[in-house]
Formats: sequence, C-alpha cells, structure tokens
Amino acid sequence: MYRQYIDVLKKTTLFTGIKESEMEAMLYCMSPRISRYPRDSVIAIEHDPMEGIHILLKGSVTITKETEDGGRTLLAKYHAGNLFGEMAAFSESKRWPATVEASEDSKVMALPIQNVVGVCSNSCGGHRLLIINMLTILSEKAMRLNRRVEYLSIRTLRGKISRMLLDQYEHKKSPYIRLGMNRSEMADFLGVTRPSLSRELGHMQDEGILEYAGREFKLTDLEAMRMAIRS
Amino acid sequence: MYRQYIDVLKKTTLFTGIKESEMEAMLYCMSPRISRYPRDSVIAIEHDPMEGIHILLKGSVTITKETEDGGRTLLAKYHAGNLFGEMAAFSESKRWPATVEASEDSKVMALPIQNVVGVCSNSCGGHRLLIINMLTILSEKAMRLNRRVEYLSIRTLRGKISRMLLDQYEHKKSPYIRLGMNRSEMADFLGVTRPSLSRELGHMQDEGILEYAGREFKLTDLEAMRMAIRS
DNA sequence: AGAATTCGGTAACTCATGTTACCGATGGGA
DNA sequence: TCCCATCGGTAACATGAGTTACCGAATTCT
Repeated sequence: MYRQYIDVLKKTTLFTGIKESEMEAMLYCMSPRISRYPRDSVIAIEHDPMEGIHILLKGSVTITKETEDGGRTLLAKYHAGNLFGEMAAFSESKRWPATVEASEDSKVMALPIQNVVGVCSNSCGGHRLLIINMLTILSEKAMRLNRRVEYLSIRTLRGKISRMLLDQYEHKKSPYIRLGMNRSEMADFLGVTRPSLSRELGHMQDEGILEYAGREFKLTDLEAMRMAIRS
Repeated sequence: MYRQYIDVLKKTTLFTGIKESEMEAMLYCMSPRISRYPRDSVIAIEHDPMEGIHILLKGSVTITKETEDGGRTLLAKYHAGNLFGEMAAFSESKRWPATVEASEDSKVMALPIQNVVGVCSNSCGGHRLLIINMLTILSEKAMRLNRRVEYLSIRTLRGKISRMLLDQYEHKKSPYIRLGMNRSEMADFLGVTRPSLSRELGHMQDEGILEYAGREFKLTDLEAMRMAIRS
C-alpha cells in the first residue's frame, strides 16, 4: 500500500539510515494520512491547528505569509520529497505559522506526531532512528536560523555580504563560490534591497575584494572581508 | 544519588510531565556526567566537539562568541535549572557554536545524547515524554529564532519596534506592556544601536503612538504601529 | 555621604542605504 | 519573429540610522 511512496520518502532526511525493508512496516505503524490537492488549492492556512509533520509526495507547494497590508510574501517553495510543518508540529501552539498552497497538483502525507514519537506496537527498530532524525532536522533548522540571525545582526551591508561569502568559503575551502540563489533572494536573505546589494557588490569589485558574475563569486581579498565584519 | 538534583531538574522543561518518582530511575538510566567548574573557568570552547545536552545544576554560566576582531559578545546568561547545548547536540556537526564559561562556581550535568534517545533498558515510561519534551524544546527554539528573523528583516526601525510591541500586545491582549529587557538589550535584539532606538521611541511618543517609561510601554495607536510594519 | 558605575535620553553630524526609475540582456512563448 | 517577463546593473535623490559625545538620574560600592 505504501510501497509506491518509498522512493520519494527516501529523499527526506527523516528516513536516512532506515532500511527500505523497514520503511513499509514503519509507515503502517504510523498510519499516515495521504491527501491530494489540486493546483492552487489551499493546504493549510496560517494559524490553523496542525496535526503533524507533512511530507510532499508529489507536486510542489508554496509557503506564504500575509503581510500587514494584505499582501503576501513567499517564504519558501517545496518539491516532492521535502518535509514541512516540522517546526510547528512539536511546538506548544501546534498551529501553522504560515499558509501552504499547492502550486501544482500535489499529494501530501501527514504523519500525526503522536504516531511519530509514540510507542510502536511492532517495536520496530527504525523508530528510534526516526526520532533521532527528527531531532537532527529540528536542530539543523535552528542552527540555520541562528546563522541567519547572525547575518541580519551585522549592521553594515558589506559586513553581511562578507560574512555570507566567508561562511561559504570556510565550508568549501575554496575562494570560488557558487550561490544557490539569485540577487533578489540574496538581498532578501541579507535583509536589504536589491539595488543596495548590487551597488555594494559593485564597490567591492572595484576595490578588488571580490569578482563576480551572476551567481559565481571569486574571493580575492579575504582579509578585507574579515575586516568588514568587525561588529 | 541523584535525588539531591531533582528539585533543580524539575525546573527544566525537559522533565515537564514526568513524575518525581520516575526521574531518579531515568537519571540512572541515562548515566549523566556531573562536573564542577570554579568561577571564571571555561566549560566549553567554540568549535569543541560536544557530548550531549547540558543542564546547569548550580551557579551561572555565560555564553559568548568571539568576534572577528578578537572581542567577545555576550549571547546569553543561564542560571540553575537552565538547559544549554541542546541545539548543537543533535546537529550534524555536534560542535559547540559558542564558548561557555562559569560566571560563578557551577555544577553542570551532561546527558550524552545516545542515552537520551537510546533504548531504555528499564523501558521507563517517562523516556518517551522526555523525547517529546526535547522535540518541543527544539521546536520552540526554532520558532523563537524565526520570530527574531522576522523582526530583523523589517527594514525600518519604527517597524521593528512596532512589530515587537504588537506581538506582545497580541500575546497579552493588553496595551500595557512590560518588557523583560533594558534598552541596550532591546536595541541588540532588534539589531540597531541604542541611541537610534531611543530617538525613534521618542519620536513615536511625540506622535502619540505610544507612551513609555523604562521597561513599561502603553500602546495608544495600534493602527499607526500596524502601518509601520508594512514591509 | 561621596564616588563610581550603569542606564537612558538627547543632539549634531555624516553617510550608508532605501527609493524610484530606467535600461539592456536574456530567454521562453505565442 | 515579436512580445513579454525576469533578472541584474546603475544613477539621482532623500532620509533614516549610525557615530560620538555629553548629561542627568538612579543604583551600588566604599
């Protein structure tokens, strides 16, 4: 019954380390609810109570948030194999912090949290791993948010840019960096406007601190970038 | 052996819902490591590998982070009954994201994460609750960080102030608000400088949007505040 | 009581960033 | 082929917020 979904489910970090053979049994054990949503239909509305964590089996969904003036901001877009709602599912309020809509015909698997953390009647061994994975997912999410807070807390635009690129540098150990986002997204991520970002990048290139073209960056003066971060 | 610590441990949300009678057995089951640290000694250094989640049994600790220029920023100060290290303990890297030092003579209980999520040989019932609590703690942390990102992403200072106070208003349903922080901390939280914050608060008071004295605020024009947030 | 420290308001000045608007390059669809 | 949308750079201008410095009030220490 759930076999057809195993390939998609393997993509989520929720099941890393769990054998395929175990997954089907675990799914039965957790009695997921699978729903279809036609394109542009609403999956959940901000403030709605939520029943568990969700895995997108097919299609894609957008996460949006109402702004004060009635507009919308796109927070994220997820594709098949992505997990969502995990942050709020275990929180006190258990309410959706944003609105979720299907941007294509989609299929979603909802796992009630009691069944995720619950005592497994089959006492399946993978369950413990599942919980560890869940903890890891939440930790990583918190760590990412923490990093973002650090970026946003830097007061100068040059500092923010430097911090972001240096982090990539530390990670890849290479001065050649390819970002996974376009300018608008980058500006958004750093909490500045796109023209301001473009201008500052231009200045930094003029000063020989870095070179760039589109999403490709080459860091040429790491010291200058480190300087820029100093509070 | 662990009985003496039960009163402190009850303060942490990690044990909420767990009976005192069960706690002692659970502690044995998790074999915690208890260490003493004299005042001003270092408990953990940024980037060190970590072995688990930590509970402060006695004393107080500071969490600091090195800035690029060799200075330090105080991120938090914890007291007896506080949990720390929970975010990184379950992350991929399992390294301390900041430095922890004892600001008084302190006693710390470290719970290795394998024992926290591990299969309990006594199959103690509280263990499941413990794990749920751990998930809740991480979720709440992520939610708080998320909120902070929202504040920091607002471009205008007036917007940030408004958002922060309106959130309190929604929460308490009262226009009379008492903040749990002083001006410097508030400025830091919003990612601005203290004089800028003071100035803007002054302007808002002049315009009759709010009144304040120290940590006490009275919101008089909610509409104006909502206006200010509009991206 | 006097001194030192912390806290918060204020003011003058500077400048970094937001705003707005326009333009060219690119690429996909009709 | 033309049109239209998206993306990113640029420029002029306005302004919001950082910087620095000072001051008084409240609090704590000696």
